[in-house]
Amino acid sequence: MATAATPTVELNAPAPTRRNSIDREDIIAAALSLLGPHRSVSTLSLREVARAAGIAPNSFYRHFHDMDELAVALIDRAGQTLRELIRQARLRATEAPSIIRSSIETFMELLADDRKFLQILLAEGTVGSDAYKQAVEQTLTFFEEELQEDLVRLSTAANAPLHRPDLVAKAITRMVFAMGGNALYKPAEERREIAEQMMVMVRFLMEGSETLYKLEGPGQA
Amino acid sequence: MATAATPTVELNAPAPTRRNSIDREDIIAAALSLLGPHRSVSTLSLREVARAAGIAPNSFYRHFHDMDELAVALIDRAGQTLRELIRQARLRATEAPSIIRSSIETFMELLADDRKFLQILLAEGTVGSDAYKQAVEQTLTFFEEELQEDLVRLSTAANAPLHRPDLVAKAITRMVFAMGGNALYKPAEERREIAEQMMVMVRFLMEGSETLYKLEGPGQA
DNA sequence: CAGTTGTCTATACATGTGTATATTTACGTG
DNA sequence: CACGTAAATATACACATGTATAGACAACTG
Repeated sequence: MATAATPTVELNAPAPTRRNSIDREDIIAAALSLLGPHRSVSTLSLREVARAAGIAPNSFYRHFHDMDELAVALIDRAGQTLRELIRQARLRATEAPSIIRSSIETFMELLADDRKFLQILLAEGTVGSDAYKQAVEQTLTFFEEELQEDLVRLSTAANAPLHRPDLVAKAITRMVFAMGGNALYKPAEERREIAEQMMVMVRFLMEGSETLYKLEGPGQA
Repeated sequence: MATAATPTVELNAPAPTRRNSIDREDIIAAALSLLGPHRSVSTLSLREVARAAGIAPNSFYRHFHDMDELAVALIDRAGQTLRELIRQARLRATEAPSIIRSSIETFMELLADDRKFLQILLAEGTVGSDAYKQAVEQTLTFFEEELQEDLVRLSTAANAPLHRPDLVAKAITRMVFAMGGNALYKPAEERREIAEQMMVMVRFLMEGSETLYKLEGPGQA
């Protein structure tokens, strides 16, 4: 899990005299280990996380000013996970017959592998500190923009232009994430069924947008 | 706020010798008053709720066995609110030119009036005790079924049948609820814009489903 | 009128929490 | 090698929490 620590000095760090026995990554991992279907970030205590990380409560402050700062850091990691998702989906999309299918399957695989990360992003974005909510929103928006780009590219290539592709991207994102948040801790079989449902739903959105394009054109941004 | 207490004896109750100075409703109201954009049900403490309700901490137990039981009760109330929404939407749908528009407007009005209730339902359904999650899921499913019924009735009346109306209902529900949860504590103007987006998204789903019906028929349940 | 019963409160305890302060530890430099 | 210094710990404090126990109050019974 932990990446091998580079023995070379970090350039931007102020050359600490003592090696950190632990770094932010370890604390993040400890926090993640505490999450689960019954446990959300907002219910984690500082001491609890410190205990899980094997450090004294006060040492926490060396790495994060606040539990809130930890939460934001967790979201950032989740964002990276999401970027990886997009990369993989794009790779698969070029070789797969159905882009929708392969993308959703990629998403569901990620869901199974990185439950905890996605839990933070999918299930806990609407309550919390402003900084936290903003971080979640930013990550979602980033995903939407990437998706929109892909949608436009692919749909023009297929000569099936979309009405309001921005809203198609947003609708897909919100819907898939909502469904995904629900599926997080369900058994594999149920998750597969949910994936099938997602595919139909995304088709609805795509077909609908194409139909509306024929009726009303691209629409305004 | 509080409904007038009926002086008549309750039939199913075991004839208490002393009138409760407070009832579950009051505690529910107290819990609601504590909720907000930064505060979720899962972070409320028993003492906090008792304090807000003006009772001793231990008195809480007379009305709820658990904080978790309170949470479930809150969901039930939210479910009632939702039933009211459906009723209103149906009333308006008969007289309005656009059913989608009037329904979403009804939804957004409810959102503004009963923020707290909907927060519980829209934003906190994915983490918590099993009983809590199940209560949320049940409420959502109920809503979906009602919606599906309406969709089928209206679409056959309009001679525009739908492919997989169950999934149309589910997609609309999850999407609108996800967007609604996001909009909960945003300023009115932003909420209006979100409402406009919702309408387009719902049209996507409807049009898409109609198109797929022409291509593939009603689909399997 | 007592007596009984159920509701509420007061007090208390063990535990968990965030953080302030002081102390120890280990590294890099002179 | 000391020495300074930053990181990590230990101890401590004030408070909040869930709940156990026991007592006080009010209503209905006989």
